[in-house]
Amino acid sequence: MKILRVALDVPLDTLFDYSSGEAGDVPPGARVLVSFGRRKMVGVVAEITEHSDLPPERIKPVLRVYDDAPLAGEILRLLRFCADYYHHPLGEVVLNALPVALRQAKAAAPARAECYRLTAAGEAIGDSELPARAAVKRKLLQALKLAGTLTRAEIAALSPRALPAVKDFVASGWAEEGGLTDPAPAAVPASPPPPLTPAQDQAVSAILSQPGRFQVWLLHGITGSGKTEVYLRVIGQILQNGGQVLVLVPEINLTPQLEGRFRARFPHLAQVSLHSRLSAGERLRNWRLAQSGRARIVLGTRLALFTPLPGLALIVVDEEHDGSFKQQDGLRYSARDMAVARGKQAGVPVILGSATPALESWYNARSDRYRLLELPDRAVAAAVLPAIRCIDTGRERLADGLSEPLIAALRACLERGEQSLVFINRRGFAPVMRCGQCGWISTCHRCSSRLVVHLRDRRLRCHHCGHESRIPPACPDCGNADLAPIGQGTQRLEETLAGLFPAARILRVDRDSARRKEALPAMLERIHAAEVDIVVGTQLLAKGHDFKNLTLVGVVNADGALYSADFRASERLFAQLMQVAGRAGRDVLPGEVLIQTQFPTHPLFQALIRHDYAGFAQSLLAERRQAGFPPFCHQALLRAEAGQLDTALAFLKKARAVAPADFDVTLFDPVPAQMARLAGKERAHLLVQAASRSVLQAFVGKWDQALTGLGGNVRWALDIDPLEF
DNA sequence: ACAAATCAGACC
DNA sequence: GTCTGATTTGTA
Repeated sequence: MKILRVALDVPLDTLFDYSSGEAGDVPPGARVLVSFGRRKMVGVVAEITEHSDLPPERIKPVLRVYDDAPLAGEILRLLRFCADYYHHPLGEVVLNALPVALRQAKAAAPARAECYRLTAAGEAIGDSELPARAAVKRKLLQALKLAGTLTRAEIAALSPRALPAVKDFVASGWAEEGGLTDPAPAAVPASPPPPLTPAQDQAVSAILSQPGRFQVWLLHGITGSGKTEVYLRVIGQILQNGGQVLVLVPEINLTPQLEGRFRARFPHLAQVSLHSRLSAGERLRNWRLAQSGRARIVLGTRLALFTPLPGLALIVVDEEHDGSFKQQDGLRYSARDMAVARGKQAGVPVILGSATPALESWYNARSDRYRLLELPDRAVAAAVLPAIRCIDTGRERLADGLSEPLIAALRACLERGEQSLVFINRRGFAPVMRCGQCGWISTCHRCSSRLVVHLRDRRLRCHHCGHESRIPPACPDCGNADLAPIGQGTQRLEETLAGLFPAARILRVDRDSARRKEALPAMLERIHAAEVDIVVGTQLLAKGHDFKNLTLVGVVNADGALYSADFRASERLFAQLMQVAGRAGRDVLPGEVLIQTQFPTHPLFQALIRHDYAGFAQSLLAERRQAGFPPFCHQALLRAEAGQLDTALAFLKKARAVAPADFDVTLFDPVPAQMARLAGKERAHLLVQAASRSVLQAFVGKWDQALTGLGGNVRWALDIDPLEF
């Protein structure tokens, strides 16, 4: 009898031993149902051994083994690495990697037939052998004869009665069921690839010069330089020899667009996407297609990183600098970093693409751990980089947040019949409500944040915890009725612009409008179709969309991040502004970018005006080196959350006291989090730094052990390579 | 004296 | 995390 060491979704850093019982041979990676305490749980066999340290009477047999496809050793190895690196219980890591449908203690899922084809008996049936009134059956028979195999969806599309009919066919032996079908290849011919620029060509040949080997390529291409075309060429070449490609994007919003481009180029290759907005069924289906090797291109958000891919030949991480690749709760992993780890384990190339690489990645490329590939020019030959200018809001008078030069530029753009985008990173009407008498401002009682004014539905909203209340008729502190919204938000900007340009068609694109009115794709379509003159938008719009007729970008207020306590704030601001600026003049029309700021001489804006990422990155790196911040050190953050701030801080003090000595690490003092209060919980944290990653790992490993059980009523978690403080 | 609240430890 | 049984605390 074998001992199965099973990973379970419990916050305990251990595997649990079960005997294989009557199950016989159980492969590693198999899903099993076990009794755990008084509950039944689904687990995954992580190891198989001969002996257990436990007395035999304590070892229960597994209740059942699901005979669906076990997780391959390759993916188990990655999950183990991930659990070790982030000091997170292996069971949680493993079970979280499974689609929800496979986490549940239900019968193995793929009982459902996915497709149908005629048997020899079915082929022999003539049309006339069916009763004349059985129109649906006749139609179905004909369709099956014609197509050979039909999927459930295709059959359902024939007629609502067609699915029961096909089951009748199966019962009479005329048709047989099949499993998963390959995703239908598109009927359209592949779109011809555009010619490559010399830089693109160089990048493609460099990557293809060593295809079957681990190497991280940092593809630094300015916006509009055609990074996607480089991915497409490399993917096309690599997939010629079979295999699978994993493409990660930071946001769900970016999947449809990329999906479309991939399908157009590779209509003959099966492609699936994986992200959290899929239904449980779709997610399972796509995951299985990936796991079986049938899906050749797997496109998804960070969760797609853990998809088993037997033929993995290349990993692409697009917009690799994007913070969304880091999960901010539970297993706080970076999908980008784990993609590199996965590439290394699998021995395949990894392409990290960005116009503004994360400083960590840039540093790795500079120090030859990664190979740098530059795309310095725009791909459309006639397209030139947009001219970026700052408008000094210390000198210019602002009318409702807009300066005269920006208004003039918008007017000129309108007159030329071109589109403009006004970018502001604050949705809602105004960032805060203020009492003119006593200075009261609307704050969230559950968070240390301000309630944002949403004038349209007369509500105050917390953008952090979702708390909502009505706009009070008078100041809650002094009773004064003179309450005024202070500052600019997308809604207010939209109103101001409508007042200034009554004839212009204005569209607001932010999380509020994208949720309520129409889906984001529909709004993007309207912009593409030139049904919009002025777009008011948040960062939702900043990423990855090409608008051919868009020539002016205005940035209303970018100063918030300039002198922030967060040492990564300026890196993020630069990336964001570069991103937005890149929306202008993607095609033959030249673009112009106007940034309203109080600090026009700030080095960040100066670098931006020169489109000088490399220069800015170098100065940031110098600052970071000076301050001893990442990438010149490695960090771990112990996060604590409790009802009272003092409780959290007291726990962190204790944690500091039990920290193992003899490690070359720096422990800082416990401090309240930047957003100290969130959703009614008080949060604090303790930062640890080390010059060496392995020293930090060893330290945190020991510390983690010392901390178990120390929490009491404090919830705590370790965050390795934290991005947010 | 009993019940509720809190705590520690197992869970294989 | 959930569950258990033991211990402490609260109340009549």
